[in-house]
Amino acid sequence: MTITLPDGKAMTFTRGVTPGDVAAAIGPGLAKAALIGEVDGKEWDLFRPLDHDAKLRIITKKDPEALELIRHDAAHILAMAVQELFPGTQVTIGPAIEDGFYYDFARNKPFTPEDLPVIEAKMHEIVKRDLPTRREVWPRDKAIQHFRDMGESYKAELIESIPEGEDVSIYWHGDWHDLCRGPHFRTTGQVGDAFKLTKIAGAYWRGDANNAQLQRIYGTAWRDQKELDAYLLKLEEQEKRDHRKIGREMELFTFSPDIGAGLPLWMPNGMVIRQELEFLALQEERKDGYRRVATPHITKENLFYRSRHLPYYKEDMYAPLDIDGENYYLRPMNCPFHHTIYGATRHSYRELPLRIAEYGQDYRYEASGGLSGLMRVRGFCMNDAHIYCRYDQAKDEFIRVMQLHARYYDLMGIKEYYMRLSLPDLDKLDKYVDEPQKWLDAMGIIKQAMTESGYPFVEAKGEAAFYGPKIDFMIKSAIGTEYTISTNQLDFLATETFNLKYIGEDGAEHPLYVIHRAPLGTHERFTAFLIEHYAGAFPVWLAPVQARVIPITEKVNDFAHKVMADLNALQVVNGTAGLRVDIDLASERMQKKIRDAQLQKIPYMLVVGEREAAEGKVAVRLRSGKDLGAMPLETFMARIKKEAESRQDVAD
RNA sequence: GCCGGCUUAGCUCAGCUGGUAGAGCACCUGAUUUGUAAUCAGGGGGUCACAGGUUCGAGUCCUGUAGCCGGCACCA
Repeated sequence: MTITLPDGKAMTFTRGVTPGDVAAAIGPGLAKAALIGEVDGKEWDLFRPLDHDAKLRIITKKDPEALELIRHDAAHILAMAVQELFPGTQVTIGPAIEDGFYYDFARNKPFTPEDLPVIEAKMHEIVKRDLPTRREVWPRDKAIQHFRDMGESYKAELIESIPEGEDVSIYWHGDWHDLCRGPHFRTTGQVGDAFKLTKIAGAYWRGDANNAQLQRIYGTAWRDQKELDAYLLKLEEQEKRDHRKIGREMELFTFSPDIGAGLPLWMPNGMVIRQELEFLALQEERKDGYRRVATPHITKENLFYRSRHLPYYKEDMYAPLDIDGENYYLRPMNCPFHHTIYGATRHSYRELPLRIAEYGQDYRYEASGGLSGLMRVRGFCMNDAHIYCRYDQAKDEFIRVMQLHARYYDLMGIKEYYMRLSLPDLDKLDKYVDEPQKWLDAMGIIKQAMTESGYPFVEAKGEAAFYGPKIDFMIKSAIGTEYTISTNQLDFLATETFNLKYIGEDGAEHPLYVIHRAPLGTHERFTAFLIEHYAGAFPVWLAPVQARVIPITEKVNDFAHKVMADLNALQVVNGTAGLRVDIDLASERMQKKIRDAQLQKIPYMLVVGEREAAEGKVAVRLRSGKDLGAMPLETFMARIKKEAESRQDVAD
C-alpha cells in the first residue's frame, strides 16, 4: 500500500496501517506531535486503519485546524466530566465554536456557577488519565436501541434523523462513549490543560423555542496556557470598551426602571453625538437628493393593516391605545407614513427617483430578554429614508445607497463589517408576502446591484423582511455580539398596498419600487457602536466636550474664561454650532484637572497659567498625554477648527 | 418570552453562620493657588430594587414583581 506525503514522498506500508504508524515511521517527534491525520483531504483518526492507497497529511498543534480539534475534544471531555459528576444527565450535542466549545445537557436540576470549577477540575483529571480513544462503527438501528436503553433519548433522536441503513460512528474515551462523527485525538491527554469553562446558559433543543430547554455549558480552549491567557486578557480589554460602561462613565445616556426597559434617555453629552451624526446625514443626504419630512409617532390601526404590519409584525408592536373608541398604535416603522406622503400627490416619471428622509422615532415591543444597552432597545430613532423609483431605476439607486454607506464608513474608519443579503425562505411563505415572482425579481435586482458595485456579501436564507429582500450591514459589538448596523430593502409590496403609482411618458399609471434604506441605522445602535469603536475617545467632531480650559491659578481665571468664550464662539462648517469647550474652575491642582479631563477622554486640554495669560497663549495637551507646548490661541483655534471640520479621527 | 445569576449611597464595591448599615471615588464647605494623570480637612447623602411573608428581630431566610447581566429564542 502506498501512502503519499504532502511533500510528494511516497512510502510503502502493509494494509491496515494507521496515520499514527506513518507518523512514527517518519520520526519520533512527529509521532508525538501528531493529533490526527488528513487522508485524501478528509480528517482521519490517528488510530484508524487505512485500507487503500492515499495521500496523507499529519496534523499537529501548529496547524490551523488544531484549535477546532482541541475544542471538539474538549467538548467531549466536558460531557464525560458532567456525566461522571452528575449521573442521569443526558448528553445531546457539543460542537466547537469560535474561540471555544459548548455542550448541551438535559438535566432536571440546573447547573450553578459553583459547579463550573468542579466540572473543570474533573476535566483536568480526565485529561491527566490520558484515556485512549477507540472508534467503532455501528448500524444505525443498533445505535438507536443502545442509546434508548441507556436513557439517552436525545442521542437516540439525533441518530433517528440519520437516513436508514447508514452506519454511525461511536467514539470511546476509556469506558465512556458518545455518538460522534469524529475525528478525535488518540488520547484525552492530547487536549492539554489550556481550557476554561466560561458560562452556563439555557438553550433550546435543536434551536427551536417550542422544544425543551437544555442547559448549555460554554468553555474556551487553546493550544497552551499562553494562548488561553491572551484570550482571557482580550475579553477583559473588550469589556472596557462596552458602550454600557462607557456610556455611564461619560454620561452619554441612561435608563430608568420608572420609564421602562429599553427606553433610553439621552443625556446632554450623548445628545451631542446624536446631533452631529444627524447633521452629517442631513448634509450627505442633501448631496444625494433627499428631502426631509416629519411624521407622527402614532397612528390609527388602519394604516398598519394596510401596510400589512398588523398581520405580519403585530408581535413586535406595542399594544394599541384606545382613543375615543379607536385603536392607535405606536409606530414600529416609518414607511407607511412616507408612503402616505408620496400618495398625497400625483407623481410624474420626471420626478423619480423621489427620495424622502426622516430621522424617525419608532417603538417596538422587543422581547424583554433581548434588550441590551443601546444596542437593542424598544424606543429608537432611525436614519430612515424611502426612495420611490421606477423598476428600471432601482438597481442604480440601490448602488447609490451602497455608496452612501461607503462614504460614512470610510469617514469613521469602520472596516470590520460585512454585508448580508437576506433572502426569503421561499418554502415558508407564511412569514412573507406570497408573491414568488416579485421576490425573484427583487432579489435579482439587489444581487445585480451588489455584483456590479463590487461590494462583497454573504447570503442568508429566511431573513428577509416580510415585504422584500434586504442588504444588512453586520458589525460585532465589543463583547462579540453581532448586530445589524444598517438595513436596506427593496420593496415591491408598497406599490400595491398603498396604491403608489407614477404617471409614465405614455400618460398611464405604473407601479414602482420603494427602497427602504438606513445607512446609519438607528441613533441608539449606531452610537453604541461608535462608543465601542472609539472606546469613548471620540474624534473632535463627535466629542461631547472638545477642549477643556485648565487654569493653573485663580489669578488667570479671567483669561481662561476669555479662551473658553472665544472657542465657544468659533463656528465650524461641518458642525451643528460653535465649538464645545468648557473650563475647570475647581480649587484643585492642575495635575488633578488633567487627570479628570483625561478620564473623560476630552481631546484637548488647554493649560493656562500666568505665562500664557501674559502672552495670549494656551499650553496644549492631547488626550494621549502628548504635550504640544504653548501656542498662540489663534493657532490653536485654527487647528481645532480644521480638525472638527475634517471629521477625521486625527491620531493623537 | 425561556433558563440561570444579580440588584446595598451618583459610581465601584465591603457587610461572617439573621441582632435595624460601611469604604474609596463623586458631590458640598473650608483651607490651599499649585506647571502636565489624584493637596489637605470637614460635611451631607442609603425606607439595603419594590411588595408580601417567616421571625422577638431581616440588607442577610422564603414568595412574587420589576430592572439589569450571561446565554437561548426573536430581531423590520
